[in-house]
Amino acid sequence: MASQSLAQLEEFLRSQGQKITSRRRLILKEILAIHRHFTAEDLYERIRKGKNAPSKATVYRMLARLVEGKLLETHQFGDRFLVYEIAMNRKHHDHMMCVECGRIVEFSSDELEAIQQRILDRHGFQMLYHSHKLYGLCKSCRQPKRGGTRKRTRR
Amino acid sequence: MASQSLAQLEEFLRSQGQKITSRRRLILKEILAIHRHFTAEDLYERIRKGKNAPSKATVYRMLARLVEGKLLETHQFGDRFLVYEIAMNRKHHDHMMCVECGRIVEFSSDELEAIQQRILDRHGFQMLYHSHKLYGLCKSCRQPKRGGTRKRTRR
DNA sequence: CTTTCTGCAAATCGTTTGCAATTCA
DNA sequence: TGAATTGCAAACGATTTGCAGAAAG
Repeated sequence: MASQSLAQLEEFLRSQGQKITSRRRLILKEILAIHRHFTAEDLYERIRKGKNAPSKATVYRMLARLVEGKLLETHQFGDRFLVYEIAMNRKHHDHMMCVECGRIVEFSSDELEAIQQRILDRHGFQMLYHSHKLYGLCKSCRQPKRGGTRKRTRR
Repeated sequence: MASQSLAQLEEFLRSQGQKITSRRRLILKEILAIHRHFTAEDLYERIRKGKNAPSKATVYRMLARLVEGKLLETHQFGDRFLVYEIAMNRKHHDHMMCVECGRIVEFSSDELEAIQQRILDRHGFQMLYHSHKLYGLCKSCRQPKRGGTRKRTRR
């Protein structure tokens, strides 16, 4: 399954006349290994130590390509918190994020989308994309008792 | 009404032991005169010419204070498009933005909020705030014929 | 007078880019 | 070979901040 995805990613590069280099393979493999939302920095940190590790610039360049090709998607949380996630073979969903521990949970609702569409129609708007984000405290961080997954305190 | 709002803004500053200076009065008046969403840059451009015009740093500092005091609210559109709007005496609403002309339209729906709440409950999430933004083409920019309000091409 | 403001220029910070050297096909 | 990729360091761009002088209460 993961190797299938890897093949898909490499196929994308080839189809664009792009080359598959050792750094790129490292990046692609790591993206598939993360299994959750990640920042460019997260990704870079995970591979920087290894041999032939790509520079941060290369990581950013590869991510940009994959986003263009719709293999990845980006989501902006807050003002300076851009996360990536794998988009291929996935259907649309939105996100809620815990402001305490940074956990990101996905959700989707046809009902929600339907109402949203009705609103768009009412305004004569043709939607191209949207962003629906809920911020708050996740189940474990709501517990008053010590022991929440508190980790993130960005800003 | 506008002068009432101005009084309200000044009262906020006083209540915090802050001073009312000529630059601040200029900023506050201009904010009330805009009557729509604006960026820090927009605001600065509108007052920079005048006498005793505040510097950009002062504009940013004043905006930050007003946001802290919940007299203003900020909304992030895309990755680098932070807009402010007056929050006092207003109720919650969300936004759709035309990617062609930059026009921002407000909307709100109790139905939408209700479904959203159900989703939160299902996940044990306690929401603190949210952001729901629809991006697309507004009625006039959808017209294939020339004459749309095309102006914005940021990025 | 003491506290809060202000302008300026420098600092941030995540991300992007120019360019010369390197690698892949 | 020749186009595409890479690393480096410099550029970006909106926003923030340190600091010394200016103004408000």
